[in-house]
Amino acid sequence: MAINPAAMNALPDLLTRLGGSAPLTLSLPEQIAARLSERIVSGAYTPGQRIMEQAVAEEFEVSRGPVREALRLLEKDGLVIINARRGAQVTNPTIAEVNEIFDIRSMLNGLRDRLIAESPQRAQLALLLEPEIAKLAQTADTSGAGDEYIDIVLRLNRLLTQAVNNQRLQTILGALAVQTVRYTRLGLSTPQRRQQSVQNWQSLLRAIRDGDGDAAERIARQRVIDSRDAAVEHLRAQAAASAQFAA
Amino acid sequence: MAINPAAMNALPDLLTRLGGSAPLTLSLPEQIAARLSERIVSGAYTPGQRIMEQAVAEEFEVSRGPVREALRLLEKDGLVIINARRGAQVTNPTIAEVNEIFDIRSMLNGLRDRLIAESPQRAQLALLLEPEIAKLAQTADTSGAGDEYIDIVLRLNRLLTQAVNNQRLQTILGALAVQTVRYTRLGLSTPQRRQQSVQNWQSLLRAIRDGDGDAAERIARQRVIDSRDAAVEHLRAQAAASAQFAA
DNA sequence: GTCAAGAAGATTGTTGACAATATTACAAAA
DNA sequence: TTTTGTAATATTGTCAACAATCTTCTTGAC
Repeated sequence: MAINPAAMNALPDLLTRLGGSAPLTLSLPEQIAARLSERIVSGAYTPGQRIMEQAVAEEFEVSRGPVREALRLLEKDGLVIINARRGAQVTNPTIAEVNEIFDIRSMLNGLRDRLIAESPQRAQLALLLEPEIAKLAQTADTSGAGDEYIDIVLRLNRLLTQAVNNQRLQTILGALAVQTVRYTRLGLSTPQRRQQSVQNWQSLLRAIRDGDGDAAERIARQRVIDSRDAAVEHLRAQAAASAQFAA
Repeated sequence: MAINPAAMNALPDLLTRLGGSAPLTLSLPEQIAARLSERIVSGAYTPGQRIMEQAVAEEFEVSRGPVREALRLLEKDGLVIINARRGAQVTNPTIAEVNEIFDIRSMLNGLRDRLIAESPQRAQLALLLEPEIAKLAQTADTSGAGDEYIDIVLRLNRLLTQAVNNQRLQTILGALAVQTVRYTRLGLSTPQRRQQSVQNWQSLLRAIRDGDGDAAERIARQRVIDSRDAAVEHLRAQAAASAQFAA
């Protein structure tokens, strides 16, 4: 067992994805997947980079078998793409693909928040959400990158996803969250955007409290569409800048 | 190469799922997955049944490696569930889980048909759909199980899924289609239900022709919800019958 | 200078054996 | 009769080696 347990809690998403009966001990492939996943989302592995089975196996001092399976797990989360006889490489989504993913997330977040707003536990959950959203309002004005704000948003989303009574939806949303976490940051980078975001969260909270599923779905969908537009805008700007730099 | 090519076209869904650059030759694991998939959806493997790697490997005269990967592929489609150190077994969805899956399908079909209705190719696609839906209207009245009707419905759905300009959505819908094909039959078992279904398809066709994305989404979602309700109703009846039989 | 063909190297796909773990059958005790 | 502990068996997890395929580099011709 060559995997260092210290880095094990790096990707709690992987744990939450397992849902229901989460085993306390991660399998060897899961441990490897968690380590690699961390490197991909942190940018240590750059988009498009190939990941060679043998190299990973040697680094972690295991054979290629578990590494193979770890790469399959990462493919399920959309972090790598595997081509027959050409192995795995870190995904490098085009702007169009980012659009695609956010469109899907928009619909499924809409379903999630509708189900929550129509569930019997909505009042209970609203109580849980309230202080987090209050904290959100406090940190929205902060100038700078807004890392704290983003942390709270991610936590709120995790809360809602874990609360919904639809196991399969939890699984899919968990995977989509892994794929979009790189971009949500872009959509909350200015105080103005964060102000808008806070208002959306407050509206959502009201909808959940009132048991208004239609409103909850509408708000959730709009929220994701907004962050999609912001992310795409940023990506276009980045692409334009790097094109200019290359010239 | 011990796999008999004769049974290869049994599950075209597997091919369509590959999307974009579908290779003409299926890998060994994919061939095994196709064979096993056929047995599961046909009922030859009963829900809950365990699938042992060694047994499958011996039958197809390959080693356990490719069989392992085939089982992972089936897990992606939701046809088997794999537990650590306990192997794979055919999924046996509860009524609640069937509900879950249809809820997700409802949202994503809504997105699909909205995107299609709002796409520039909508007129072109409407022309393609028209004769199929006309055929649908003709076969709706037929008494009996309505196998032909169901075939057309499945074809229509495949057409729409392939037409949408969202690769990731195609992939997810393909997997969901594999999981729900067992149940769509239940929702179209009577001429009355088929009449209702035809009207829905005609409304959808109009919405696509008019470029009315809102209407397309609304109709698509309702269509899936209807078939969900019909399927759940049937499953409850089945469960009640078998419970009585056991007593 | 560019492109094509071929060889050498690198990388994934597959296999069979061994290790670790789970399942089952059976016996003994409450 | 039911439950609990234990041994035997069955099954998955991992490994290292070999085969098949792809990539890259070199060489040569135009």
